[in-house]
Amino acid sequence: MNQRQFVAGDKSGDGGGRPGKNGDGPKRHEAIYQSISDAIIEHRLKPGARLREDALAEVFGISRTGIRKILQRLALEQLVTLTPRRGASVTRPTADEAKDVFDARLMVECGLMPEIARRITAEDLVALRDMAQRERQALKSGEQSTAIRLSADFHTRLASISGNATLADFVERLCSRSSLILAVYGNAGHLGCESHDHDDLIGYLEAGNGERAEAFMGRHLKAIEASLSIHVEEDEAPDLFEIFSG
Amino acid sequence: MNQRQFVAGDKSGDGGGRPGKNGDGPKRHEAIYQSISDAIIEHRLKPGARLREDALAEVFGISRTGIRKILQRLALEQLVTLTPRRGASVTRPTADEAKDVFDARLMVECGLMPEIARRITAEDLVALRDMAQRERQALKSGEQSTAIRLSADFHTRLASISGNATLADFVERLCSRSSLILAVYGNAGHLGCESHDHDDLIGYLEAGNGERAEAFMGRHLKAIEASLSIHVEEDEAPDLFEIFSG
DNA sequence: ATATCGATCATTGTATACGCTTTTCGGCCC
DNA sequence: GGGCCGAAAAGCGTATACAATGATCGATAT
Repeated sequence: MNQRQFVAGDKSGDGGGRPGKNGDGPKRHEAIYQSISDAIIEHRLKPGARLREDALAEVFGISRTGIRKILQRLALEQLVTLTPRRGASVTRPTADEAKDVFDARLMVECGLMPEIARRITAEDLVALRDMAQRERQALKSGEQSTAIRLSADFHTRLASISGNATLADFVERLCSRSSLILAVYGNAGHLGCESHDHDDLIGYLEAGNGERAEAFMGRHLKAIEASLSIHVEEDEAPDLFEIFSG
Repeated sequence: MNQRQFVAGDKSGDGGGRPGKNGDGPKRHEAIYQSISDAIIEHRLKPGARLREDALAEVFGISRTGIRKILQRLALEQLVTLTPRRGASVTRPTADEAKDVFDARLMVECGLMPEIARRITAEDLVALRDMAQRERQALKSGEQSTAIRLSADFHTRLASISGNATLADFVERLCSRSSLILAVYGNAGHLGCESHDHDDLIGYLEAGNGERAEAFMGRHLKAIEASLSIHVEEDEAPDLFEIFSG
């Protein structure tokens, strides 16, 4: 699927962006937000990539005002970094941030498991299995972007079963950031979740065994974190003295 | 009802808002954000209060553009609610949201306790004791706003000791929202944390007893939640049939 | 030839202008 | 007298214009 999901035809329909043409504003903005967010999560926009307001405005056929709003939202979710007077760029997570994110996931996603095991329905199980299967398939056929997206969606969907919207939202953000972390510190070929892991987890949940699911999720997340190659590359302000004093 | 806590003298300094006068922009925006955020957390702006962009723009001496940016940030933190075409108002949390927020606090704040007990320093203890004492004093002298603010600050500061910026940030948001919840469901006179609770908690942490601190925090939060009077007032779309069919 | 300084250019920050929607108030009809 | 409809006003959504700042490239001097 090509990623031209933003409808470029819509802007030409009004004869050149007549101002004041209101109406489907909120929906369009949400769609643009999703487009950019997806592109980042799927690594089609890589960490460090600059996001110029003019360019985005032209691409999506709205003015810079709307783009800025979307960029600010993405910045609050820490998917993009807003540098004063320099503009927006895709966030390049530090090693510390990566550790924080995975520690947070460990605490929250594991803590949620018992409640999820209690509340999970047959419908949920069907949806989760479908996602897990599609993820495995994507992984096998080399569609990395799709696999990454499905993996994040799996964890997010799981959290939403808990019924706690606040925590589910938090997990969703953490998964988005994890995707960025994988882009920077992940080894090619071994990206994130082992596919059968998710299937195993579904099994524990179907059996209503929250404690095993919790323990398994813990190992699962620790395995992902362990698979990262966190070379503490201090790109900015290298210690020249130490480098040249040997 | 006019709150003049903002510095109005600063805006008159440039002779009437000359456009393009740049320079201290970011700092000023942050200050305005803090002003509004504080007013909400301290219950000086009550849930449901409308926040008109024009009025705020005039009050703070910047244009609506900047105000909108700040309002959107507050909306993402769920302190204000943005209704399309209707503008912004202070969020009135639902009973469900209140439950979610306290469940989240229970999980995260308790889960953080062992690590906090491990990392807490003498300096932290001094700061925490100071806050707890000031909170008790404010409570005694009837300064509700100050007490609420200090209570939220206490929990936030505590979380930051864990060293996990992501989770600390999450706790900060949860505390802000808790303040809103107290404004809607709290009983007057018995607001939030019992003051000596915080002192007891500090004691456990100083002793390095993370497990007792965790258990105590659990009771503490449950006590706050239990003190709420959550009458499930379904203001919007009341079920008239049920009401009049008896 | 290279380094530094200056000018132009590219890009963001902020304000303002204008259209559209919603609300409210007044008049009219029932 | 009360309710409904219409018009005016108020307030939000979006685009555009302008200014300031940081970056880049070129010229000049050493």
